[in-house]
Amino acid sequence: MTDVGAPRITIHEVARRAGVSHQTVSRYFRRIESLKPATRQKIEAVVSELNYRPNPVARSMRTKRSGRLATILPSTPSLLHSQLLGGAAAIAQAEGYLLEVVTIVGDARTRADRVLELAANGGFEGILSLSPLALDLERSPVPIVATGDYDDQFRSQGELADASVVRNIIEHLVSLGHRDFLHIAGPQTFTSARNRKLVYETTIEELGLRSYGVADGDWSGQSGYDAVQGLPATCGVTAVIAASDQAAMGAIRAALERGWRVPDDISVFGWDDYDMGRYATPALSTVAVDRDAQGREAILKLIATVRGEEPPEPSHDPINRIIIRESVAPAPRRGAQDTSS
Amino acid sequence: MTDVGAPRITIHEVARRAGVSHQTVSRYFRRIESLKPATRQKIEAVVSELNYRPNPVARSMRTKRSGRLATILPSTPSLLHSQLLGGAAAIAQAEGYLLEVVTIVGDARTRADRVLELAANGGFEGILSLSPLALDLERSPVPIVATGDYDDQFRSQGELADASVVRNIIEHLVSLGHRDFLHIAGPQTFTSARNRKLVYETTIEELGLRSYGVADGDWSGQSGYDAVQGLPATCGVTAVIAASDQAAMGAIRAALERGWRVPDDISVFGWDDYDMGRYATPALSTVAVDRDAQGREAILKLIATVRGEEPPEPSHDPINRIIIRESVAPAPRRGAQDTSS
DNA sequence: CTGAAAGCGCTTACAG
DNA sequence: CTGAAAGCGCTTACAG
Repeated sequence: MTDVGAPRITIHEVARRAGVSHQTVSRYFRRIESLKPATRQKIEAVVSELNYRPNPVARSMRTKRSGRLATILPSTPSLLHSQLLGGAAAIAQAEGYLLEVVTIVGDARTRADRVLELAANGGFEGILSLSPLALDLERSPVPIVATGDYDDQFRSQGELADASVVRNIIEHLVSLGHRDFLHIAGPQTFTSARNRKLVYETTIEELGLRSYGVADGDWSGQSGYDAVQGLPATCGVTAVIAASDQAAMGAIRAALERGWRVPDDISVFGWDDYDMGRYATPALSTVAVDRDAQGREAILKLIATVRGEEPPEPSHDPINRIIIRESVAPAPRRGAQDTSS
Repeated sequence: MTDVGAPRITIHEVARRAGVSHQTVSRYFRRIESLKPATRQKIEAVVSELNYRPNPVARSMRTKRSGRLATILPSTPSLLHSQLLGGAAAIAQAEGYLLEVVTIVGDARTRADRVLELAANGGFEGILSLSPLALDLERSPVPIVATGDYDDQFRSQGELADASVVRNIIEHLVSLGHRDFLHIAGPQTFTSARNRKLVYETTIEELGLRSYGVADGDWSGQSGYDAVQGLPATCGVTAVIAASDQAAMGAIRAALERGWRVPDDISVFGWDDYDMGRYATPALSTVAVDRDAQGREAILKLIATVRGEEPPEPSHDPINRIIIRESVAPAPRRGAQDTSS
């Protein structure tokens, strides 16, 4: 089982058996059209008999192309990262690249240094970061694409951090009579979290609504719980928009413990459409995000850049879909009264 | 930014500038002790000035060691896989290996073929599979370690599929007066799921308890929901042990919809300690699993095999920890009456 | 359309 | 302790 040293078949051996030169075998594997059918067949027979495949290391040595891309994973990956990775890995494979996973620990500065080190000496043709990166990408010798990145250079990657659906959520809640809102934000190192907060604040202002404010959160249930626990009893908030399903669950828990009924007294929205939210009581209203598609688009963009091609037009299929469940209902009369004051 | 063709510094250039031969520079990087301090310093100065690192492709070409391990990820990865991967990637990195992620789609047969193909020609020194594999590992030219594997060859990897805690859960429930159980199993392609079911059935029998049976599940909330929806009203079950938190949430949902109070009428256990379960109402009793440690142990085993060393003794730290929350309570009198009959 | 030569950037014996 | 030679398995011009 560990007989790694089994004599490797070389291109010369294949060439010898097929009665051609080793360059011709090389052409066969590079799918060069000009091969004579007869030659091609002879090679094909030997290749399938020996189950020979060219050594990718030797090829990469010669071509200076490694065919390898790196994915930077945070040290404590979440479901989100799995799903992004699943989409990205499938595309990478289909496009003939191998995706290598690298976890990076340490503070933002250390992580940035390590990524640059990888970019310079890792033998990768490109890097896809699934976590925020505090890095001037111009300094990298190979292309880097980051999702949820630290600074704003990827804000144009609208589909990766699309927060416009926050406005739709607020509008829906307004149609149910809500006027007093609270946002439980995600960590502001994530573009997606920053964008949701931004859209929340903008929409509140544009529609002339009241916001009790934005609670700092970190996606976790605890942060949602703390945010609602910390609300003054008289704040009048009737609708909470959390940046994650976990935070929403925490918020609901805190509300119930304070004797506030959900959704009768207060409506709560989550984000991510985790399986458990659908079966919770009350069932969680949320935003379904096509992470797989996000991962695919991110890696397609990276591969295009690596190849020096124009990045593909991002798909205009909606990546976010609002799902209304039991945790959302018309605003209570109290809320309506506040509005009339 | 895409200037990949920047002239690469070679070992010869470093050697020239340091006034030594390129072999000596090679020795420097292979940390060969015998270098004279003066020589070492000269090299060090040039290396840090040029920020030179040996080309790993060339090294691997020569040594026939790629330093690369593959991880097989299912096409729809879950949080579990993220966490396993996080643990595995950290260790791989620390041990000097790169972990490459490969997703494999198709039926069990296709996947097995593809893994063998990777093992033979992927240039990997070993393979870690995070999903079941229907494969005779003896046929692989490089070591393969699989978690949750298809057949029984990894049952000895107790720590990866440790189900003994199922017995502890049942004993706890018995101490609360429960006698009538239901198990909502995970997909039986997973060793972990099969083991939990096995321990469940064995314990029920050994302790002389009653089991309404084992419901087939697939980890999902829906499968838990269906299992409890399908229970006859008179089945007498007072305790449900689900193979996942999602299934447990589904089970609770179904129970509530049938007018059964949780935990007053029926107690429910989940598995995985998802963040959301802690904030659900009732808060979910569950099993916290150290997936990170599982990932670490799996990759350590793989690396040891690759190196031809003895696999490390699996840690005896408990990987599973039972967490009792609101979804579990003493059996209702009905249950107690049944017992006395 | 196919073959002989050179070389990618290292490491591994082998001398000295 | 350090240097000259050979070679890992391919691909890339260059001939023919």
